[in-house]
Amino acid sequence: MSDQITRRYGTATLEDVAREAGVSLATASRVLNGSTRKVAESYRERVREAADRLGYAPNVSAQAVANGGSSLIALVVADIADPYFAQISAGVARAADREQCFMTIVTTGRDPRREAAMLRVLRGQRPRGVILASSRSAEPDAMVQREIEAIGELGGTVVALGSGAGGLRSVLMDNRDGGQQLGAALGGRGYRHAVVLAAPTGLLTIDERLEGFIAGFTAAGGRIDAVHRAPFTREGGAEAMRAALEAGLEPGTLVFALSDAMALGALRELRAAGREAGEDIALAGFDDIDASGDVTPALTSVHVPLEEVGEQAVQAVVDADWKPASLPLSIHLRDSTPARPVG
Amino acid sequence: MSDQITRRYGTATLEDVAREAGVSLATASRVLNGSTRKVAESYRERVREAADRLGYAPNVSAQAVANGGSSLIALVVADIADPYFAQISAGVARAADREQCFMTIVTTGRDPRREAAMLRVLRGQRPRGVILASSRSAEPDAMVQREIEAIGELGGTVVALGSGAGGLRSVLMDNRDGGQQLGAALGGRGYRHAVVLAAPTGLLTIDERLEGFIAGFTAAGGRIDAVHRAPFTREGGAEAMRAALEAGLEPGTLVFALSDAMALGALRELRAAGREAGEDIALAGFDDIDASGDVTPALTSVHVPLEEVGEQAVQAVVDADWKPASLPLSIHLRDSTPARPVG
DNA sequence: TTGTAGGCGTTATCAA
DNA sequence: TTGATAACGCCTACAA
Repeated sequence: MSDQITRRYGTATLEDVAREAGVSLATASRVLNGSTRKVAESYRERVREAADRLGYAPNVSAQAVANGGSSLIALVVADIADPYFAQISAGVARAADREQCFMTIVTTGRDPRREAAMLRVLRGQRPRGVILASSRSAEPDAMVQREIEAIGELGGTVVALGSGAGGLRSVLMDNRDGGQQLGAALGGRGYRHAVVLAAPTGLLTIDERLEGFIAGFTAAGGRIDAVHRAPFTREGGAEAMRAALEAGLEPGTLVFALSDAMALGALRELRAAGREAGEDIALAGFDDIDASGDVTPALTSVHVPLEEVGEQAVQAVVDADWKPASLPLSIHLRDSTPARPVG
Repeated sequence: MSDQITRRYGTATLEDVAREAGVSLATASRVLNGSTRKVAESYRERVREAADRLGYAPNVSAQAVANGGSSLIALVVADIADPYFAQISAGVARAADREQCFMTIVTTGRDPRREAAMLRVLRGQRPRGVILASSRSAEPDAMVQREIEAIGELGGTVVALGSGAGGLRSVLMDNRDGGQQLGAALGGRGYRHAVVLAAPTGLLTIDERLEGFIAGFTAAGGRIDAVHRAPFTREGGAEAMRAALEAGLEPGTLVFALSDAMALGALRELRAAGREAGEDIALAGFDDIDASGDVTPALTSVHVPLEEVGEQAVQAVVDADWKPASLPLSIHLRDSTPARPVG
């Protein structure tokens, strides 16, 4: 009753609550935040009451330092505005919420140096887990690797999305199989020539998708005329398509972009060149982001359950006995790849 | 030299660094994190060296409790997967990064109860700022209001996006003007009848856009045949379009959706009904999200500089002497609203 | 079951 | 300039 500073609603500290309820700090802590309950019901009541009369909200930073770790789940993406990452984020957000965890998002802009820097900053938060959604490369950056280990050392669980990288937990999507299914299906629709719009080699996701597609398409009797590399973005797709057009694109050719983002860029470029997807040229993508169903012609794509990927990633962080699962992909054939007479 | 526990890389604490460098905790703190410098260069050097030899990363939680506040900027959105919010997020992410702040994103799903709950959780983080992107309603929820005040009480700056709400800093976009410009322009293109696809009244953004459009369109000689209300989402757009179709849509009518998300839903629905936007029916949206340029026909829309909105919001949080600015909107006329002979 | 007290990693005050 | 040391808000043995 010494410094009875009447703090305004919402600024109360645990000590204030304890005083208001007439119990000790420890007791208040136990009923409000502690796990195993062993407090008399009458006290519980009073503390709870005092707490919401004062609008108490625990200071999570303080909790974090006391506990030696926060319940923060960090999501690392290349670019939030990219629908691919946005949809994954939505899944992570939902699951994190369900698990009573906070979520923070950091962006790398696909730059390993920046990724390492961001990871280091994240490490300062002592996160419960880190989800690496920005794609892994076959030979990871040394600094990044170092940070990943350090985070693990501090008790954080690091999860990689998409492709299995050494050591970490991962939520796999079977990129190779998806590519293969698509290649087979489009071979079956009568396509015999394909041009691939790909990102620079070295990214696991890219390599897997490409391999799978080549396997499926050639097995179905098709052949790959060319692979054009450009950044793994919408602009990259446009760029690669430009290169393809310059190199010459025979009617009836299938253009396969390794992501829908690239495919959308390609679609626009194609149109700008006065040609129409689904007519003389066919176009297919990968990811099946929401927008792919909106364009005209609707885009054929390999469906990746992005939100589920995000949710699984959170499970991978949270579940003690996580077993790596591989999410099945399926193909969605749409108007951008109409069946054509074999010939 | 007592407990020389050789911690592994990345797990070092400030004390470890100090010991390694042979200086006091205080000194180490000063060179590594403190602002105003008053440490001998030789010491600076040694501390820095020790720090990165040990891979030291400051525990931000500890910093937060010591400082009584974190450098966290929280972004509150309805749904991250929605491109509108995703693009704003990207802007916030970039600016937050520039300002050396962390960013966290929470989602409300457009539910005020949930919004209040999330704000309360956020309050526990003692954030530097909170950006409210999920749209404000004319008469805000009481609990939400309470939380907003509490956050302010704790030193956080709350910023509202889109429409000015009482008391808080805000990044305005001139929705009314945007709507008016569009109405005027389309009136000028010869449209005489319009049906509006709107969200439930009460949301400031909605009301402003609607008012502006009506003013602009009627001034140009058009008239509003009907306003169909449905949720402010893609599905809502489809729903509202369905209602409009059932009510009967005369050829030559302009359908104006109050957001691109709704417009895209409407577009799909329209097509499902066998009618094509840009031919007998015209369609326009609002926001000009990336996807709007991809669909066919490309969607006429009011351009909102979403990323810039996000960046400005961060400035509003950070700048001590922030003056509310209103971002100008512009219209992008595209193929979904071709000029038509007046008649 | 409850309360006391020490500790978590940092910052900041105040002597030295 | 540097270094003890007291906060910061909370958790948790440990003792009562």
